[in-house]
Amino acid sequence: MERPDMDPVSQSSEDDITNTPDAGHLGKMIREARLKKGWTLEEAGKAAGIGRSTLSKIENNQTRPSFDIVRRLTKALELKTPQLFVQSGPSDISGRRDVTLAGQGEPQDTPTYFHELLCTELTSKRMFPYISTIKARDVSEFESWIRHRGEEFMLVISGELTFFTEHYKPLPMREGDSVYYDSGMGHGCVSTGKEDAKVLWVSLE
Amino acid sequence: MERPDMDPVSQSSEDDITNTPDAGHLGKMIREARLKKGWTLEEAGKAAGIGRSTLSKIENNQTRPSFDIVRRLTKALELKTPQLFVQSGPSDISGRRDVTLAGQGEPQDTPTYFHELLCTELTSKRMFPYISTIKARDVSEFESWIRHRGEEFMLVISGELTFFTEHYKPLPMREGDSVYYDSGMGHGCVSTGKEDAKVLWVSLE
DNA sequence: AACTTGTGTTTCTTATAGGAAACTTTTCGC
DNA sequence: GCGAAAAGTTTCCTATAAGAAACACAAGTT
Repeated sequence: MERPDMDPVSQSSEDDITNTPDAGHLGKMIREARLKKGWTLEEAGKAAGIGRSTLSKIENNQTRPSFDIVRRLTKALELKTPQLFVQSGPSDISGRRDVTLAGQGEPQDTPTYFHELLCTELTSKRMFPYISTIKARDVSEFESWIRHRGEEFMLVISGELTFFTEHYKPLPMREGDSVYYDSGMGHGCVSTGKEDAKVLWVSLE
Repeated sequence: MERPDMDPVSQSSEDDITNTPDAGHLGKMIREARLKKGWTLEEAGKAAGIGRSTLSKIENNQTRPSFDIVRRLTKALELKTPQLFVQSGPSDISGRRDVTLAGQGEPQDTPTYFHELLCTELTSKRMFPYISTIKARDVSEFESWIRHRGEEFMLVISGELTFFTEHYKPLPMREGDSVYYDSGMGHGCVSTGKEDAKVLWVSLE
């Protein structure tokens, strides 16, 4: 079976300016992201505030762009930034998986929630999933905002609850509803149904 | 009340080369990370493979370092990369939230899964949550590995299934079980129960 | 085929990043 | 306090990033 993208000629013929391993990756990813948006060099350059010639050189790894330029591109192209730094080293979760059976998570108790931390064996993972049972059943029990840098996703597994976010109106939620939010904003929830409300949270950063 | 850090003199006296707002952030974060390690400019520079003068200028925002240099520093100083891109501008999810009611996600159909993408309005978010109904009910229907750079978390919402991962043994899973894995490894699943299996996936990168 | 239009690439030039070394400041010792 | 050593800053120079414009190469159009 042929593997055309492993063609040694085209491999060696590209005069890649990057000396560090994996660095040549950058251009490829940026080009992919641009094409995914269906943009031309001109359009993408304009969106990011850089010239199309510069962008061309970046995509072809003919230059070492400044961090500033790269950041503007990530913003315009909505690139996921961490993968730009990936350096195929042994430090991330490469080739690993971690299973947690139902109810077997690592318990963590607070006055307002009962958390069950999931997949805690994989310490170098970047997302933090946990299932929480909400104890608060009344707005008066709701002490203060939770607030921590990063982003968060929440899915209601069972029960009914009201989700509070700073600057927003209270949000009644039921099984299957989900919300994604800046966890730097104050947030928290109280159970409003008869049974316990259970939610899955996935936190990043 | 005095606000010493708003002193107009010291404000205007720092000749911050960065024109884009928040860009001056970078130097501060790098300096913090270096001091946290208790390193001198010399030591940190050596660890990252750059000169101490260069590092000094970066920390004082007297230069726009290349992406390559920044990446070397993040590695040496074990910096969390996404926060380097934070641009307290209107484009990330700062101060925002996005709700998806049960069943109201953005549908996406494939031969093996029916995906429902969640919270798609928040385009600049970094995690990608979606609920999938698994169509494959038989190993023979299982075509090929899914494989994409990044990390992934999966929680079984309902039904029974077998989760396959390259290099690992097949994993029977039931409601409430979860798994976190390197999604660069081939992976996929088939439903093994009577009803449809439903899972939540959260993908990063 | 020649003309047009739109997209990506390659000069060419200028501004500047990055490193070596000179210089300044701080932190010790006594 | 004064010197010595160490840490940080600034200067200087060279290599090069970034943009403008010229160039190349398509895909339509007549």
